[in-house]
Amino acid sequence: MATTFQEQVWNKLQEIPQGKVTTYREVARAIGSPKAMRAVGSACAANPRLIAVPCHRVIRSDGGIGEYAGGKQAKIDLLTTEGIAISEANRVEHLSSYLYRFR
DNA sequence: TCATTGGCTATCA
DNA sequence: CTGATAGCCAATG
Repeated sequence: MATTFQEQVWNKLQEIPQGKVTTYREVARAIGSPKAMRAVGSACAANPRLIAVPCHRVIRSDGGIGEYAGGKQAKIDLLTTEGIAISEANRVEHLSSYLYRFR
């Protein structure tokens, strides 16, 4: 069941342009709850369709990949396909260059 | 309605 | 690096 909070999260994620990424923290801040990054993660995990929302473009604020409903390996593969460089330690390289900031 | 649990996290010791 | 704590939402009893 989709709640308002969930819809806000998904709406924000769909704003992320291809080839860019954002963090759970930024999303949380964008929806008005800077401390709800954990809830954001739960929201993505409960999306109606795995392909309905680009949750693979959301990473942890420390540069880590984090978890993914379809498997973190798939997340890494998707990001790589979109042009994001991932190191062997599951970390995003040059995060500052790829980071998308909400307005 | 309230209490408890758990999660694709963040931050600090 | 590990462990503990914090803060938010959803599901369950």
